[in-house]
Amino acid sequence: MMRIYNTLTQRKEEFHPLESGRVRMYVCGMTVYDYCHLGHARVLVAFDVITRYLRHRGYDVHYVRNITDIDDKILRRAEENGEPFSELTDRMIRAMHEDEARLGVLSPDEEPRATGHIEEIVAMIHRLIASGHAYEADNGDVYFAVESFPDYGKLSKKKLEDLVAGARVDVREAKRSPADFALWKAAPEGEVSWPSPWGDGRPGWHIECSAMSTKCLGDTFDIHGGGPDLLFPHHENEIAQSECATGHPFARTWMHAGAIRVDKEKMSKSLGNFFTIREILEKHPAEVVRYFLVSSHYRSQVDYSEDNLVEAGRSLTRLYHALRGVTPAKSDSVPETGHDRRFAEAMDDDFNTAGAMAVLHAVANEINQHRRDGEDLEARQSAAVLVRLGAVLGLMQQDPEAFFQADTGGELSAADIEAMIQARADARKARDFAEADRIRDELADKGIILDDSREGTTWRRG
RNA sequence: GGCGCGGUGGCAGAGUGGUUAUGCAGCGGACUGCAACUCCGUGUACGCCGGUUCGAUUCCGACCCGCGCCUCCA
Repeated sequence: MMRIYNTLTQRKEEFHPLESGRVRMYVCGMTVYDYCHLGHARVLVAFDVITRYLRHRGYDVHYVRNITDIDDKILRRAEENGEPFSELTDRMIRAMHEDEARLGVLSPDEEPRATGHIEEIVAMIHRLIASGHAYEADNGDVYFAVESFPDYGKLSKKKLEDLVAGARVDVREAKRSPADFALWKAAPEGEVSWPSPWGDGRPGWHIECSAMSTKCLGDTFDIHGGGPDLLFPHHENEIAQSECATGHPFARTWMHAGAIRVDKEKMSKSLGNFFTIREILEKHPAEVVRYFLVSSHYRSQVDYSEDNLVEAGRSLTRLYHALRGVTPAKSDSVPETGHDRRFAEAMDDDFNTAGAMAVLHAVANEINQHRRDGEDLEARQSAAVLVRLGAVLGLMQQDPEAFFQADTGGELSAADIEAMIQARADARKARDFAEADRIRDELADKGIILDDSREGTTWRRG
């Protein structure tokens, strides 16, 4: 039995998909006007792990993650750059896909784009107007009438009257109520636009997700996820639009990832305290970044710091050390172990990856014990367990040597290092330990750590 | 102000009404030419104050502190 925390009900609930054995999931992806930062990585990795675990558990998962490729920020950035908006968005989408791939994030099954669904968006707005939930304003914009939806605020637990009282007043807007939000924005002459019954314009921010999720997954689906700052207003507005347009309940379970923080503050575009994925990957192996993200629960806040990433690297190193020099048995040949069960127990409880990670370390310890005792077969079987459980978290899929020796731009090539190791081996054979240690120190200065064993010496970049 | 989340050992980070999280760092031992890796062992942890209970870090209440959303942000 799986339990998932549902933002809508504010509690963990038993998870039962609408259709037995099949999970329909929609996650709000990126607005592509800049490179992805670590906060985006958190969401990407969190829902990647969720998808992997659901599949591991036997569900047929249909995972949709959208791309918002038209909005104010995109247009502004494109204008600053002096380029067509689609050139900007194409570039950022490519970059995003690169970042994802490096972090081991599997592609969603569908990746719909707002600009590819203008028809569906217009149709949905049309229905909302027809049913009295939206209206065309004098300035050509179309707004959602928040007061027409009694459930408004049910996700973010906000009261409409508080929102109205605190709403920002923009004199250019022609809203009936301050809390109303745009479904369609009239485009000024010369700006990117699509034709509509209300004149040329473009979609408001939230409507694309309602239109695309409904199109890809149906009126009602199982899981809707996204970053913490999407809860309000984005997701609240999606619910309003979708439930008013279709007359059916929208997503059943709402999942939100926790924020990444830097120096006790949320990492965000507006604060400017963000680190892009590619910046971080210049300094740390991608799997270490992933390990860092997965090592805390997806809903908790996480503090980004160099120290924390370094520690994650050490911890992951321990796991790979257990695998070093061991050829894992075929996973199929290793029946379910207590580790598999403990792992599943942790993951069944709202995807407790931190608990699952402890199991990985227990398996690593077991491998090391078998190796100490010369139990090769058992070691290989345990190694298979480590790799197969790691796969569910998107970890431990590299060859250990590849992990240890990944070229991080050091001055020494693998061949240089091997030559020095050979020289040291010769010195040791001649019992010239001063020379042997000199070589080892020289390598250590350049970030190369040697590990001696009965089978010989291996090296890694530390 | 409204709504919500959290305060766990040196650090990171799970969890539980009474029994070992786990990792990093530290310390002792084994292994090693010496290290590294690994193994074995080791540490007065649960913000504060009340309450419920045979027993609370775990439940309830108050308080203190931190954070998030309420505006574009994953």
